[in-house]
This record gives sequence, structure tokens and C-alpha cells, in this order.
Amino acid sequence: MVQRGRRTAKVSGDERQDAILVTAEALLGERAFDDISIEDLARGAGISRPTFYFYFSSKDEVLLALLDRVITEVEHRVGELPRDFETDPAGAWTRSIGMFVEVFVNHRGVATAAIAARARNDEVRALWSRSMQSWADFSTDIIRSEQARGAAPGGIDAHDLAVSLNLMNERVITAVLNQESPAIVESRALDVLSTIWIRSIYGSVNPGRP
Amino acid sequence: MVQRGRRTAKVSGDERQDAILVTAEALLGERAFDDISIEDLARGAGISRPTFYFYFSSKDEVLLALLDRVITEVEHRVGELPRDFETDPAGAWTRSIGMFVEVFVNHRGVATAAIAARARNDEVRALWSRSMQSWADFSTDIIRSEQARGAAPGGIDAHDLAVSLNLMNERVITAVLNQESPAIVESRALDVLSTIWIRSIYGSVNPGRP
DNA sequence: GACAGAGTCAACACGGTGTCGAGAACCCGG
DNA sequence: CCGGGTTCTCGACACCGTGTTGACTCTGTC
Repeated sequence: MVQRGRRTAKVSGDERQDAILVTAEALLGERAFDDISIEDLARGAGISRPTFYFYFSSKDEVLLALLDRVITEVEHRVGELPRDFETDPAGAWTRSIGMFVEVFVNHRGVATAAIAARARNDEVRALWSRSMQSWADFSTDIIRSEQARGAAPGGIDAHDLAVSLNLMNERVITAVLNQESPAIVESRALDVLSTIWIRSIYGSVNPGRP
Repeated sequence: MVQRGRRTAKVSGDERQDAILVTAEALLGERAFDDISIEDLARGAGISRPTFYFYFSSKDEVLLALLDRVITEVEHRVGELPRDFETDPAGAWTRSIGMFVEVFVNHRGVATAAIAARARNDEVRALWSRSMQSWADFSTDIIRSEQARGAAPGGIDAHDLAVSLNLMNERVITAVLNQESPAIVESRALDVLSTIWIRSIYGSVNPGRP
């Protein structure tokens, strides 16, 4: 809201804070979070290490900020997803899962770093949880209504099923991104995941056409 | 093979090495791997920190040794699993998955530490991979033969399916053990996982009785 | 032109890892 | 029982990354 006169010899605080985030995301593209030191981030942003602490209280705080952007994007996109499950269940699920895969791929470095940091940092864990939860709730609602209208069989709690399938997605996608073995080929991932979702939700191979 | 005459004033090297492992597994039961220092392990085994390095070259090496025992147990138990899939597919899968769950639960600390360390340590990653792979191969073989005898539908690659389901198990079980949220209730975990496996392998709710 | 606040960094303290080299304890053949 | 190799032990040190402190410099304001 302020400034803009180009006579600010020193770059402003906001720009520096941003430079740190940009540096972090860039470095995460080439190596693991643990292999990036605060010194690296400071140098990348053109400041000294102590100055880094003026902007963030720790390296994890930087990751948290990065993750927060991603989470916001996911939540936004979950909200505007079409809910055409009654007419084309298979396609609708595939599009939903595809969105999830897309976000992971677009923010590969942040996603994998966050997943690793989750084990050690409470705030990262809480933030990630929140996102997983919102996605799981979204899936639970739909599964529940599919069961209610008789399109999907009962015999399993909708929430348990939704949580398990979402955790599967998280794990399978990170395995693909990290090129682990065993993993599956990236190009087939979306297809494989959708198939598992559909079969286990509908208890049949072709919901709608039995 | 040697000794046993109780006149060995100093405890032997093997006993010390073992004391370190015992200490490590005990400490892993109460706090995270990162929160255990080499000093802690040494003190627990009654030696000084530098002496620790005589037995293990790093903390990760200790985890690796611990993990190796667990892996060996899994491989052994995979081998002696009954393969009565033709007569009782649902029960056979449930028993197999149950074994997996059991090992995770019995070695909770080691399993979760190993999963976290995997991101950073090549040897841990390789060892874990090997185990997942053997379990995935086992599942792939069975799925493939179920597809061949017409009990399970095609439309999905047996290996892709096996890998995804195994990764799901890994993730769901760790979520349960770590009491993450979202997660599912421990008592229902085996039931939920089996249901997903069966529905996605057989494309039906009750394989054998359509 | 002096005051406030934002921003900057050299220097320090600390905690954990890993190494080195000097020795103690133990074990064996002579 | 004794001398020499092997096994084992640890004090002291070097190193690296984190986080803190306190003094200093801007820059904009009344």
C-alpha cells in the first residue's frame, strides 16, 4: 500500500522476506530441506545469517510459510471442484484426485519437505493435518451421499474409507515424486489411484453400469 | 560361542554392542529418533561417547541394525504365510495384512524412526525398499494369479495395484501408530484395510459369492 | 537535527557430531 | 610369568549449524 517512489536505496523488508521465500523454494527444487542451511537462505536473499532471524525465527518457519501458500491453494480449489458425482462418478473422482496430484507436482519440493518436517515440527504437522482433514471431509461427504442414494454399498464407514484413500494418495504420490522403489510410473498414477478409489467406494468396476 | 566362565571382569564387546541396541530400542519407545543423542545411547550402554564410535559409525547405523532385525522377521513371516486364496480370498488377505500390521505395532518405534530416516539416509531407504518390494512382489503374484483364474477382473496392472495398496498400508498404519489426525481408530484398521484390498482387487464386495 | 523504528551484522554461546592419539585391559604363545 | 599384539576405552579437540546479544546505520518524521 505504501512506497513505490523508486528512491529507496535499500530494498524494503517485505522484499527481503520474499527473497528468502523465493530462495527457499528454489533451493528445495534442487536439494533436501535438511541440506539447506540458514546461511544458504540468507546468502540467497543477500543478507547475513543474523539478519535472517529478523524475518523468520527459524528455518521451519520458512517452510511453514511456504506450506501455507500451498494449503491455501488446495482449499480454494477443493471449494470450486464440480460435484457431478451422480451423473459421472468415475470421471468426477478422477478429476478430484487429479487436482490433488497436480498441486503435489507443482509444489514438489515444499510438499516433500513438509511431509518430512511433519514428524518433528508441531506447526507443520498441524497445518498439514488441517489440509488432509478438509480433503478427507470432502471425500467423506460424497461417499456418504453415494451410499445414501444406493449407488455405493455400505459395509465400511465412509470416514474410515475416505481417510485411508487420502492417505494412500499422499503416500503413492510422494513415492512417485521421490522416484522411490517400489513406486508406480508417474503417467499411470492418476489412473491407478482413481481405479482403486472407485472400486473400493462402489464395490464394483463400473459404477452406474453394472 | 566362547566364554561363559564368569571371570571376565569387563563385559565383552558383543555385550556392549547389544546394550547400545537395547538402549536405542527402549529410548525409541519414549521419544523420537532425533531427540536421542549419541551421548544418550552411550550413557545407556554404560560407555563414553567416543567409545560408541567403536561399535557403530553413526546413530543411523544403529537404526539400520535395528531395522535389519525387523526386516528379517517380516521376510521370514511372509515366507510361511498360508496361501489359501482360492478357497477363502477375503480371509487370506486379511491374515496377510494382519501380519504386516502386527510387525509394525510390535516395533512401533523402529518402524516410525526408519520411515522418517528414509528421507535422509540412503542405506535405510535401500533396506526399507527391499522389504516393501518383497511384500509387493508377494501381493503382485497373488493378484496376478487371481486375475488369471478369473476370480479378479483385469483393467489394472497387478503390480501397480499391489504397490499402491502396500503403500496405503504403510501410511495408514503409521498414521494410526502416531495418532495423527486424520487417522482411523486402531481397532478398525485391519478391517478397513482388508475391505479396500478386497474391493479393489476383486472389483466386488464379496469375492466368491457374487 | 534529533528521535523512533526498522534493518543490519560481528561476535559470541551452545550443543551435537565425529576424530585422534594415548593408554588400559585382555589374550596368547613362548 | 612375561612380552607383544589385539581389543577396547576415553579425554581433548576440531567442526558445523543454530540462535542471541548489543551496538551501529540508515530513513523517514515532526
